[in-house]
Amino acid sequence: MPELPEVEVVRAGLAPAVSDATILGVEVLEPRSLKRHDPVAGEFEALLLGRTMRTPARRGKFLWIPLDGEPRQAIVAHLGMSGQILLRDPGAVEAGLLRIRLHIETAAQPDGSRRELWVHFVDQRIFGSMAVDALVPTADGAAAGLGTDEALIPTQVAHIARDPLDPAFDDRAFAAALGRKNTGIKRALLDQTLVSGIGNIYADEALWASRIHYEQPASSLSPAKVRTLLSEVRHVLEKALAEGGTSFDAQYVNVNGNSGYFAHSLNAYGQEGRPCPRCGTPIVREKFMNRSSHFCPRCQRLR
DNA sequence: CTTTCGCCCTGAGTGC
DNA sequence: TGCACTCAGGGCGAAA
Repeated sequence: MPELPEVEVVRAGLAPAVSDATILGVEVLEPRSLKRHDPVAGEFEALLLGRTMRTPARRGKFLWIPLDGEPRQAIVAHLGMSGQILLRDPGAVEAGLLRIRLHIETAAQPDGSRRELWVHFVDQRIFGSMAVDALVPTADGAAAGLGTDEALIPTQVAHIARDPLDPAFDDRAFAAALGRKNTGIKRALLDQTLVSGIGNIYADEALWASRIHYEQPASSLSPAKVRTLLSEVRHVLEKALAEGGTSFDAQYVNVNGNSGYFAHSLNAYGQEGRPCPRCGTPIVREKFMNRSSHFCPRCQRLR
């Protein structure tokens, strides 16, 4: 469930279930899903048993759940290309490729009762991962991401730039950094150390909306064009989020296994051969970084 | 240093 | 049916 809107749908869905919930059990069914867990701090399962979780936070496509206690640590989750986090009733049979299960007891509900739940990390391709990681101060001293007031970020997320929906995102610094980049604008948009949260779908959509060719040199964009681009990036991310994210199939779902609706709103991504909604010219797909770029050859010309 | 490339994986779909 | 091949929303480390 890759890009920012899809990860945010997961974070928001997870929040009411895991905030102040206690971890009763941990089952790792696929050790490769822990490839980003450093066992020097302790085994994944042992570090989590009995711990209480706080409100989940997110920066870009990285999600973490801070844990109570010292030293300050968090469960870090990245969904990779095919990861899902699902909330299930205990005993439920998981249809997908279950890699990790957390057995939790929620905080007291309004009626005073606690509820047991299974949190399933499902991931077909195992590009995603979970880990327990140390929390360290943010470089700029601001809150680390959406969902947290603390200026503490997992070490493995520290090198990731803020995302464009983060109030602490610095538009001018981003524009200046683009000016120093010796690469195409789409590569720059996909570089998570420059700006995070954007992936192949929303890069294509934002470039289409901004009428910019994906290979346009990043440093050639005028300050006004960069402002337009950032505005369109935010617009497409917010619209996708409001629609529950983009899904073409059952692979990209919220914590209840349901799909979002943004696929109906795509103008360029996946639209090869279909008319550009602006000018009617057929959308073109070209190979790019072992993936694809979709664009309108008339509206988005190299200049 | 910066930038690009190949690889980490599984499964669905297509064409022969 | 079977096989070869393509494709998929990401990120990292090695190579250039």
